[in-house]
Amino acid sequence: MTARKLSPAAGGAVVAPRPRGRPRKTADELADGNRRRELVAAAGRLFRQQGFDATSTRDIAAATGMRSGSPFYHFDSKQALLGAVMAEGMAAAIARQEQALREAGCDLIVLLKKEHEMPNPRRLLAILVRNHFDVLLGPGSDFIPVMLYEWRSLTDAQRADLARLQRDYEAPWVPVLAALQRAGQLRGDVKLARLMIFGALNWSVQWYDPAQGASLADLADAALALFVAPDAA
Amino acid sequence: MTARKLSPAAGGAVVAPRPRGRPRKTADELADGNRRRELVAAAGRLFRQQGFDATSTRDIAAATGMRSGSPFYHFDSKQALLGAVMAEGMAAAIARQEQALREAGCDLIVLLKKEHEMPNPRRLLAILVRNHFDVLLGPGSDFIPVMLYEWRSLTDAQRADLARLQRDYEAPWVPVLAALQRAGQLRGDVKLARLMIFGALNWSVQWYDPAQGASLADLADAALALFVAPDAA
DNA sequence: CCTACCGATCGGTAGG
DNA sequence: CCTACCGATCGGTAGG
Repeated sequence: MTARKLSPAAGGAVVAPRPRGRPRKTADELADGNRRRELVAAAGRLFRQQGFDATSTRDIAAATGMRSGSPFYHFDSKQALLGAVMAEGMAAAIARQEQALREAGCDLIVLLKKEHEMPNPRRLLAILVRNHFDVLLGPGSDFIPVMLYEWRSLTDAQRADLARLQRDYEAPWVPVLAALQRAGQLRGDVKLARLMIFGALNWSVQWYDPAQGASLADLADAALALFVAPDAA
Repeated sequence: MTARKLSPAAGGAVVAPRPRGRPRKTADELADGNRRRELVAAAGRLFRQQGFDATSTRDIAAATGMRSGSPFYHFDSKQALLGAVMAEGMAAAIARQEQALREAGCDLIVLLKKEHEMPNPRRLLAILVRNHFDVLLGPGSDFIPVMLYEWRSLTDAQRADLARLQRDYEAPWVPVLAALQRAGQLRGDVKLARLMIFGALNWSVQWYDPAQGASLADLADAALALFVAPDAA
């Protein structure tokens, strides 16, 4: 609730006409939102580099040009900042993945319903894998390593929220992998296969170095070749 | 140097005959060695559960029945304790892997030399994978998750030492994977395949729950089925 | 969002 | 290996 929404009490104060449509944010609110986003970005970077416990709220404040107490104006606690880094990262990753599937002419809901008549599951997996490497290793992507390293620093409630987001992210992978298994292009238990494929991809945050030559597309190609038999000719 | 090794100075002290062969440890030295090992084991467990920064040297001392300052009688610093957890874990894993290969009738040195006439590389990979799951998820194995989570907490010198141990551990995998690729049972770039296979296996520390039903042998079977085409009939 | 501050905890040490 | 301790740092808060 902003003060603007309160009815003016008795007295002759001039009342501005209520704006129509989406209410515009004041300059202050805009600045606040930006500051908050700056804090989340700086925290993500520092949590990734140094770890949650080794990063002080003073470090984060300094990286955002604030004084030591000011992050607590935006977040109740250091833990809440950690949760925001992960939750906002996951939300962005889900949106990005849905966009990638849409661009490939594939609606998620259709995907889940028409699982048994999926025309080219290998191509869909290629899209998911390629997009996942972007989420993992692309510019400004700190939140997945932070999730990996700092899961144990979360409260139970935060963990439950994030598990739900993870399930949403993994949802499109399930029917695609099932279709590949029915086509005989993926061997072994589907659930274990999914866990191991995510492991193979996610582990790249430990070793990937763009200066070493391989591109993200190379990684995606290698992963696909390793896991999925080629389409029949 | 123990006091026992000093020549008795002037005076009528009775001199015990110098023992032959490997000098026996005194009860005190034995206890010291045990205490040191207890510290490493407790530190490994706590570092895994809570993280390096979130574990105080007081926690470790208490878990070993010591007072707060006493770990520093055995280790110069908390960092040195972390290094010991990882280095001793890796050394044990290397020894265990060599033993597993020996039991399969396969000498490591022979393996590296006769790479081009390897009779059954899929069986060898099965042994390596099965043993790796034991190292990762078997009882009392805390050091690999600690390596995963706390690599950044090491000094450069410690990192170099551990990288060497990791290379030793991975050495037998290289010729086995190369042989599988020559046999057409492994697709894609060998180096990337090795990295992704280790990722798929290592990631299991994030999700494996023995109470969920799957055994370590099940995991090994699923991994092998996923990565390696079956032997020709 | 800043200033000034608090209580708690931490890694490590001296001396025995 | 214990006792007693130090200086530093930390998350968080009151009041503005």
